[in-house]
Amino acid sequence: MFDDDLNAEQLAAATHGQGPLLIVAGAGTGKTTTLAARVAHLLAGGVRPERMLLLTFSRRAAREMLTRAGRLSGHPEASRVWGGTFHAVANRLLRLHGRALGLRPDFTVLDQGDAADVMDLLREELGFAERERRFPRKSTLASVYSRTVNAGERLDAVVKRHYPWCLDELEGMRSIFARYTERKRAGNVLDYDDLLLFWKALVASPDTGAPVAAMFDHVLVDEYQDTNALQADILEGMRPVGTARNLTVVGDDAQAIYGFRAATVRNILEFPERFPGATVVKLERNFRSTPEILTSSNAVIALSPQRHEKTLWTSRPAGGVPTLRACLDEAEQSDSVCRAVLEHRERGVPLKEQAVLFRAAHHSGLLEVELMRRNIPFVKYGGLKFLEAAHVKDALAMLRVLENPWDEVAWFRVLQLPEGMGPATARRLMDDLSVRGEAGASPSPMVNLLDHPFSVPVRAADGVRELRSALAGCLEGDLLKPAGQLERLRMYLEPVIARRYDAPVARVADLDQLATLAQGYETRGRFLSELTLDPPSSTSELAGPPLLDEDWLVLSTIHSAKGLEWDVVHVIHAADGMIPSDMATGDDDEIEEERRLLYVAMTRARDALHITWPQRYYRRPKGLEDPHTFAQVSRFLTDDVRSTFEEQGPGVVRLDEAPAGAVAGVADVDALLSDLFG
DNA sequence: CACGCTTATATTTTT
DNA sequence: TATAAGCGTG
Repeated sequence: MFDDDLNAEQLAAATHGQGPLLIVAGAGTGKTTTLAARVAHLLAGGVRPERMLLLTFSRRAAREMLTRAGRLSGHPEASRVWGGTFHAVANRLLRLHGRALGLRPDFTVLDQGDAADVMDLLREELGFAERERRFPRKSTLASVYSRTVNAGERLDAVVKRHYPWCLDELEGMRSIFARYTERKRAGNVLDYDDLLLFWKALVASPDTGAPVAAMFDHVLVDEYQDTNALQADILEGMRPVGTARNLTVVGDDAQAIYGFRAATVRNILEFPERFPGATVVKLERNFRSTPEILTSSNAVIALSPQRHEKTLWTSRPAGGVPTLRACLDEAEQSDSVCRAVLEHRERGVPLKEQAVLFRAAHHSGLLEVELMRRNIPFVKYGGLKFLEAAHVKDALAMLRVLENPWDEVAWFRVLQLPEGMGPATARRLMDDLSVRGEAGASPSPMVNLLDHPFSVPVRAADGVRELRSALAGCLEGDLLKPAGQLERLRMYLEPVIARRYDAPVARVADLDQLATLAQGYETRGRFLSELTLDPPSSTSELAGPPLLDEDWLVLSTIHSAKGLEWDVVHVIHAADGMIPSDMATGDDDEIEEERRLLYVAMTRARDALHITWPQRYYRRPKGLEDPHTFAQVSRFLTDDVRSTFEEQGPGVVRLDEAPAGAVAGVADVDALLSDLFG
């Protein structure tokens, strides 16, 4: 059936029988194929799809794998396999079985931004906002909290190691975090970390543990190197009981890049000890890249002091040598990438088979401008801010109070929408509506708002009335579906947006996008949780079908490129301070993770790899500071590594190739001189 | 107390 | 660059 397409190791992994299985799969060794084949094998062997659990890093990965497994096995119901991220599966399980833990099944989910907003409320209430000393900002509080939970370490240890500048405020943080938990419980909301914590509690509980684990005959986990301690505990609890310990994990310690989420390679390294009797299969044959690309990639990872017990090899025929290009500055880098992209397209590689990868979402800014100028279509993955835009949050907050009337942050936002309503009045009104009452108590704050009299300042009265009728409109019978509700909310929000924000037309258009997104959903609750657990990851996912028949270049953060591959890969900003990021050079572990990041980026390439770095960065002048700084090539590209590249640079640019306007004007020469002597 | 304006500041990666 | 805090006005 599928045996023909697999090599011996892949076949061994795919057809493994009972017991724990660790597949150590190097980059490009056919990991997805193998995992899909294993699912297909199990399906063909009679395992019922709904008794299999496939945990992946993104919904997209799960979908892709299950489609392939369905095709391979010919099983008509392969899509009934439980597939998705840890968080999405937790959400599903907890709505089914959470009651046993004291959870109401209609909880709403806070994303990290919402969590930060709750912390901000608490910071205000507890008086940390007065600026006698600098207190950590809300997003820092949310990161510290999350990292502590996911690592399963004590707060003081986490702060000391990863947030040393916050050590003075440890006590304040502790008190905020304690209240934070109370608030979440009272408001019937769970954050991302709660989803995992309660899943763990579910499997640890004597009442629910065994039945939940017994739901599945096989559990399979992709990208295991990027799971954390909490997730490993969950898997231990989910391990199907009895003699059959059918847990399969796939991963590559050389590609571990989620340390900031408390992921630990110890999970993969210690798998055999934690799950005794484990079979280990190594996949070392690379099917993806040319030998030249592999040589360069291996050279990068070989310098890692940590042990990666694989050596990738390929039998692909020789191709081009990867290029490393020193550019004068960011402008020349953008220009150089555009040229290379177009050249490859001329030679028959469509834009879609090319990607530009970078460390941080904003690194592509200048390139995006240049691509637009040249009419080169592109989509960008990672760092998408759609759900973070204020007006989108406004609409979602309205849906959230409808769904869960005890959701405090959502109310706080909604009640400030009418003109004349600010934070103080909103808080007072929330008290009047008893938003902080116990979730499930009647009458609910929504009923209080809609049916009972309350007082607001005169100048806000009209606005609040309109808000009230918009919310009431959404609760009326005919509009029960989320898309219809959003349509009603749009009518209310249009003037609100026009009053509060600039570019109102574009913002209202975003609400239409949101409504389009909502069209596939029957219930508001489902729509909201899917949106927070699987947010649109690219501009194209939002733009929808019109783009689909076109060709476009892919722009992506390296993190979002995990598991993907292209014919041609361009890695930009390979300068020290970018890769590794200046933010991540605190300790050796962080630096090593940055090295793996570069490795991941390079190993995405099938046929051609181009790395560029600008020698000079222009910075916003702060006061009288020098407006530009000189950069070094990434420390990971040592001389030995560089010898595997074909080096290019401004020094070897042929004159007829010199990009017009980007190099060598009198101004550039003078700027250089003033740098030297100024 | 809301709101609009000015000024300081820190800045990664994602479920 | 974008956001948050600070300040003055109505």
